[in-house]
Amino acid sequence: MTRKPKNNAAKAKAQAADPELDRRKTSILGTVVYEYIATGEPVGSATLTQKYNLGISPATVRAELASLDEEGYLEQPHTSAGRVPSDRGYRYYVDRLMLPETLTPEERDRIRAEVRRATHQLDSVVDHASHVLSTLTRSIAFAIAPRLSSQVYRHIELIRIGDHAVHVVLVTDLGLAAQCTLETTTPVNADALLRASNNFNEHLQGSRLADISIEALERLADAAPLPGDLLRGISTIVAEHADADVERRLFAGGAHNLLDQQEFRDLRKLRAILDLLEEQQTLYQLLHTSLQSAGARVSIGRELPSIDMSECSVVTIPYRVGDRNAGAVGILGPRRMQYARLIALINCMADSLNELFHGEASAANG
Amino acid sequence: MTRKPKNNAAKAKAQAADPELDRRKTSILGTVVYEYIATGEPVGSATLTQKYNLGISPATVRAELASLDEEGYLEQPHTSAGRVPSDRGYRYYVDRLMLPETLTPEERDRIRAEVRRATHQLDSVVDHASHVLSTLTRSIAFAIAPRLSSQVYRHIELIRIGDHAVHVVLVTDLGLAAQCTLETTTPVNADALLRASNNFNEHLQGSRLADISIEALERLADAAPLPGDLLRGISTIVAEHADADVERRLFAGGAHNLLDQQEFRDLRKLRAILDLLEEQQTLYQLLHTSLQSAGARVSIGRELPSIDMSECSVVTIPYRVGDRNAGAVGILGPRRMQYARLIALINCMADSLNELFHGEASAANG
DNA sequence: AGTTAGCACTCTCACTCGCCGATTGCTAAT
DNA sequence: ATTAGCAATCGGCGAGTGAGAGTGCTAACT
Repeated sequence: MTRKPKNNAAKAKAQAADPELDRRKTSILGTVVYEYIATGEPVGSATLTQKYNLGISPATVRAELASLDEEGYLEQPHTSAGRVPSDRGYRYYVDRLMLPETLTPEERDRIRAEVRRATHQLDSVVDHASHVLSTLTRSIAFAIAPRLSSQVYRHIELIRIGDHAVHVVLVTDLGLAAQCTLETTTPVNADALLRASNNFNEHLQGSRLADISIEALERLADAAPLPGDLLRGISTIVAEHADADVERRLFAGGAHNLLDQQEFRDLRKLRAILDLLEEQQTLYQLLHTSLQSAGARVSIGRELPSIDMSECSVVTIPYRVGDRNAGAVGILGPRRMQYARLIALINCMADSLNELFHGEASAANG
Repeated sequence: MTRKPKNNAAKAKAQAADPELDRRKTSILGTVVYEYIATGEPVGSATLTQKYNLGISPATVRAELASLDEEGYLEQPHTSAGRVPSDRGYRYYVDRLMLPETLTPEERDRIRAEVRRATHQLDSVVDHASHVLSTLTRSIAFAIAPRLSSQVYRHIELIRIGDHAVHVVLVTDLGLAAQCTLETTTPVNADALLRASNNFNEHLQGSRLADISIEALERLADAAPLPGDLLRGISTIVAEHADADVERRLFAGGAHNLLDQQEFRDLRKLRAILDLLEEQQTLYQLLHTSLQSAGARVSIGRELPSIDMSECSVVTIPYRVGDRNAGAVGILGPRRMQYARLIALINCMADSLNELFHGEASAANG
C-alpha cells in the first residue's frame, strides 16, 4: 500500500529507530496523528471509524489504541478522553508514515520572489528569509547568516567616519556585503586607510576569506600603519576569527503567531518560549547542529535540548554557500504542527537560498 | 477656595485642562492613583485610611470618592469594588500631582553607557536605544532613527557589489553612517561609479542633505553616466525624498514584557497590541507627532489614536540632531504605569541621544 | 482466534447555587 | 461638616450536578 521512506534520519538521539508496527496499527497511528494535527482534539475510536473508512469496528480500534498506548505511541490526557500522539508517536509518523507534501507553484514562487527581493546585504537576506518563513508558516522562524569563511575576497572599503571610527564594507565573490563600524583607540589617518585598502584589494583578490590571516593584513598595511585594534577588527570580520562565531547574530521572527496556537493559551508556556527566543542560545545551538546534516531535520518535544520546548517541535535545514553548509534556518511551533507542509516549505526556502547564493555568484562574476 | 466643578459626565476629549480640585480631593485622588499603580488592586476607603494618614474617616473618604467618581476621575470596576483611576484621573495625576522622580546616578550612567556603546551606524544607535529602554522599563520601547535631512554631507562611497547592485554608504557631519544596497536594471560600470562619487565628494561637501536635489546629483554624475534608478536611489537616501519618509523604519522591542502585566492576561488584548506593533503605523504616527513637541509627552488610554490601546499609555519624547528635532523614542505600557519613573528614564534617554548626536559632531569634526 | 455489540464505568466540562467577604451608599447622631 | 453604624450589593469561589464523550471489559458471534 503506502510506500515507506527509508529511515536514516532520526539517529541523532542515539535511540535505535522504533520497530516497524503491523499494518493495521500503522494505519491507525497514522490516522490518529493526522486527525489530531488537523483538529487539535483528542481522537477517539468513534471519530476514527466515522471519519475514516478503516473497515473495522470501534471496538477493534479501541483494542489497537490501547495497545499503541501501552507501547508509548499514544497518550491519554485523561481517562475518558481520546488519544493524543506522544513524542514517539509523532516520531514514527514523521519518519515513516507522513506523505511528503508538495507546494503549489504559487507558493514556491512566493518564497523565491521574497528571497530575491532581499538586498545584497548579508544580514538582510537572512532577516528577510526568516520573516517570510514565519508569515508563511504562522510559526516562529529563525535563521543564522552564512559564514563568510568559505567565500572569496573580492573587495574591501574602509570609510573614515570620524577620528576614531571606521566603517568597513566587505564584498565577497557571491555578491554579499558584510559591514560593521569599528572604533579605534588611536586616531585613524584617512590616507593610511586608503593605501591600506588599496593594498588589500590588490593582493587579497581571490583568497578564501578563511585563509586570510591577521599577519597577512598586517603585512599589507605595513606601509600605511593602521591602529592595531582596527586591524584586529577587520581580521575578525574577514576571517570570522574566534569570538565572531559566538556573536553570530540570530534572526528570529513571528513570535506573535504563537498566540493563535491553542497549546499556548497558558501564559507560562508562552513566556517560556519567548524567553528562549530572547536568550537565543538554544535556538542557535539547534541551527548549529543542523549544519552537520544534509537535509531537513525534525526534533520533537523532549528530543529538543530545552525542557521548556517539550511541547514544541522544530524543523531545521542548512543551506549552502558554494558547496558547503554555511547557515541554517529553522521553524519552531507546537508539536501539533503540519510536519509535511513545514518540511516542504523549509526545503523550498533552503533551495531558494542555495540558488541565491549560487546564482549571485555567477551573476556577480560576469 | 473650594471650587466644585459640576461637569457631570467626563467630557470626552475636551482639550481644556481640568479645573483644579480642592486640596482634599487632590490628595485623595493622588493617593488612589499612587496606590493603584503600586498594587494593581482597586482601592477602597478602608485601604486609604489605613495605609495613608489622611486624618479623616473612611466615611468622609467615601463621600469624596463618590464625588470624584461622579466627576469622572475615578471608576468602579463593579458596584462593590474599590475605585480605579479613569483616563481623566490619570491625566490629572500626570499633569498636576505626580512628583518628578530622579534616577540614581547608576541608572543615568547605565543609559548613557549603553547608548555610547552603540556603533556609529545610524540604525544601530536607535535599535540599541530602544532595546535598552525596553529592558530598563520592562515595557515596550520603540524609536525612529533621526532624519538625515538636517545633517550635512561629508562623504559618500559607492561600492559595486555586482553587475546590478551597488552598496551606498553615506557619512554625515555627525559621524553617522547610513547605508543601503541598491539594485539597478542596467549594469553599473565601476569606473563611472568611482568618478561619480569623487565628483559628489568634491562638490557636495558641506551641503545640507535636504538641499541636495536629484538634478544636482545628475549634473555631477554627468561625465560618468550612472543608471537612472541608481541616481534616484542615492537621491532618496541623501535627501530622504518622498517615499523614504513613510518607509522610515521603526525599531521596537520588549514585547515579551507585556506578559508580566496582569492587564494583559487576556490573550485578545495581548494580541491586539502585538498586531499594533507588527503594523507599526500607529506607533510611527505617535512618534511623528511627538516631533512637534519639546519634551516628554504622555498619552493615556483613549487619548491614543487606536481603540486597541485604550488600556495602555504611551510616553514619547523627541531627540535632537543639531538644533532640530530629528527623531523620537517612546514607551508603551499599561495605563497603570509608573509615569514619573518612565518619564525620568525617557528624559535621560533623550538627553543621552542629544549629547551623542552633538558630541559626535565635534569629535568627528576635529 | 479474531472481531464485534453491549454496557457499566470514569472523567471532564459547563452550569448553577449559595455563601463569604469586600465595599459601598444612606441615615442618623455628633 | 464629619462620623459611626448598618443594610444592600456584587464578584469570586467552591461544591454539587447532569450531560457527554470515551474507555475497558465481557460475552456472543463468525
